Amino acid sequence: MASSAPPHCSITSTKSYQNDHYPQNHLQNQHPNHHWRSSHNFSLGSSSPATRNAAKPGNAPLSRSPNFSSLSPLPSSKTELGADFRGRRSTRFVSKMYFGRQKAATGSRHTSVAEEVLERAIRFGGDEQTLETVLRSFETKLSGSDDYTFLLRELGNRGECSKAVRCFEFAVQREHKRNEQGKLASAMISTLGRLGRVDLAKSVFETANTEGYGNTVYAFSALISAYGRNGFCQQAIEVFESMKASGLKPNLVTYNAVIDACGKGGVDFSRTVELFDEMVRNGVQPDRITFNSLLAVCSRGGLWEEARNLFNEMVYRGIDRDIFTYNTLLDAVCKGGKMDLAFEIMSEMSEKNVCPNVVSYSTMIDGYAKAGKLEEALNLFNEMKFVGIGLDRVSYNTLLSIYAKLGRFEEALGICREMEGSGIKKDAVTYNALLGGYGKQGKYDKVKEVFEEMKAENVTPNVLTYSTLIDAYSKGGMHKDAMDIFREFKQGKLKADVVLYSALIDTLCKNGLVESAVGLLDEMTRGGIQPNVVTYNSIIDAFGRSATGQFQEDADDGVNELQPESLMHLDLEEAVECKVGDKEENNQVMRVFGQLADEKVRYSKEDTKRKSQEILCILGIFQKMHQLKIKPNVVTFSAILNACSRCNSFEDASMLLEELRLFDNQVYGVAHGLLMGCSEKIWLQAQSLFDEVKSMDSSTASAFYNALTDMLWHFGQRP
DNA sequence: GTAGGGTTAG
Repeated sequence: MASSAPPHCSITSTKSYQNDHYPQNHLQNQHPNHHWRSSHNFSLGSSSPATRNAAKPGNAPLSRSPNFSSLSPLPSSKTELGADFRGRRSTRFVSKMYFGRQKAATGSRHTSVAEEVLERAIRFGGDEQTLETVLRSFETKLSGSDDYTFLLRELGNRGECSKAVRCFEFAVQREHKRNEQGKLASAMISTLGRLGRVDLAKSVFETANTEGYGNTVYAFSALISAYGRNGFCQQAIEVFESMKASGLKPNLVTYNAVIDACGKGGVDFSRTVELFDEMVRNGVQPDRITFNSLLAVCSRGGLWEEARNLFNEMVYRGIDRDIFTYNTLLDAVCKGGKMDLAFEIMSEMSEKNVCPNVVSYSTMIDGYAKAGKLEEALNLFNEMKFVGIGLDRVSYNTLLSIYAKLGRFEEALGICREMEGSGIKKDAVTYNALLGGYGKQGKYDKVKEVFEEMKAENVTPNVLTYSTLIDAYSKGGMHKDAMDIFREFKQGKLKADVVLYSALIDTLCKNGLVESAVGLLDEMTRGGIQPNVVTYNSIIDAFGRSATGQFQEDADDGVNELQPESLMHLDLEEAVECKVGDKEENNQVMRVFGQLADEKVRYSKEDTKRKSQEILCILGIFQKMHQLKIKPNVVTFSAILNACSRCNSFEDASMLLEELRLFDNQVYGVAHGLLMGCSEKIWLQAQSLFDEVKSMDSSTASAFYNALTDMLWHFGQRP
């Protein structure tokens, strides 16, 4: 049986982690199965020039640039499933408004007058007029753009957006040198970007260009960064292109900003590497931050091999690795589900004098939790406390969500108290975790109570709050409550996202309304919201179950409106725009919920004709996923294998299995091979596949295993 | 110009 230990990783060295801090017995108490160990012969893959350019034969990953072969995964004797197969959850980019970071005082060129003005502006500045007065009274003493740049940045750091803008306007009017005005504009754009005000950043940029001081590499770079950090990756890339078109040469900061935007915007690794290659071609040498941002691209996609190769490339180029490098690498490896390797990397950190911090621990803990190893995750929390690392907002929320998922609400509430004791107020993330936890346990009274508390505490629900609630109530068959929540969502200004749509689609699917679900899928795509693998998995699963529902033809309820066809074109956008009481009868989603609540949906009987149509539907969906470059994962495969088990003919099943081949020859090979009869070779491949599946969380693993054995059993009965 | 958490599929 193949080992789940990563290559190059020592399993013999037993030197304990951070011996000086750690009594051995503590380690044993906390880690019955797991000792931190430093492994001297561990390396993150090979970094010798002779082997770094070795290309992986055969099944190359999708995202790889031929121009950057050093980033290719190393040859592997062991078959590895793609990260996508592993069914890791998608991580959406959420704009974070954390803005409390003070800029280090190094290299600042402002005068002490600027600091005094800042202090006054904050202390007295209740409004812009006061700021104006302060600025005027110090006008002659403030020395040029450096002082004003300092001021507007610092005002920005304190969240004083309008004051920062006023300060910028004041300064730029009094400045006559174009390059100085340009400096002010770049600083303003960057500050607005940090404040999440991309709209203002863009208008400052445009004004600067109209006035003739905005056509600089700095202003472009600042705007790229503003777009990037706020999740507008496409715009960031467009600005980058327009910058080159206008004859400006991007510098290191520009490239770093655009590469970072790619990471935040979910751009393919291969596409991002093209930017990297372009950068190198143009003689701009990448630095630590370039690599850290590239690593972040890998971390989003769980591309742990690519991340490891990037790390080796840094070693090879002599670029220092800092805590960001390690934490981002750790995250990529954790998201790739390689917890053993992540563990080794964490050990190596201490050895290289890069001390794991609260982020390193949170990353590992989240990795363990997502792998279903909740006890390991909790042990790490204890260890973190033991080494004296305090918990912050993120780690408290991570811990809370673990307890909530486990249904250990006493402990979860204990964490809430501890949080508040440390002066951290419960935020939307905290409440969402509680709502999700209670929802999963079917404690709907608690769900209502917590949601009420959330409002009473003035914590604004976000889209995820609504998705969580709609999902919870729908799964509990409480369609009336789900409808109420959806109505409340519509009343707000929030925009539906892929998660909300997926939750609605899944509800429709679970109630047999697959056609309606497909209608909603079309609509979200039209509305510019990309479905993801989860969305498609719901639909494939529904088709695979051959449960096609339709509305009861009940004369009292207006027969024509209740035909399934009328639900083919659900329009959530329209639904979102219409206010409560305002033509609610035209709101299709609301109507579906209403019908579900009144139990007006019944299931049609399974019939052979329908089944073969559904197989075609599954194939169509699969092709659509392929077109959209959405890679199926283990859940998709399980759903398809389940559909195979329901096929009447071996030919139909083969057709579905053939589709698996499009994406993953290994899964296909094993499924097909086992179906055709076991040879020694197939059995070895199957062993390796099962090993890989075994490292996933237990419910995922057993779902896949059951789906496969069901399919084999189903056809094994036939001659 | 850089890192971690909450959600949807099984």
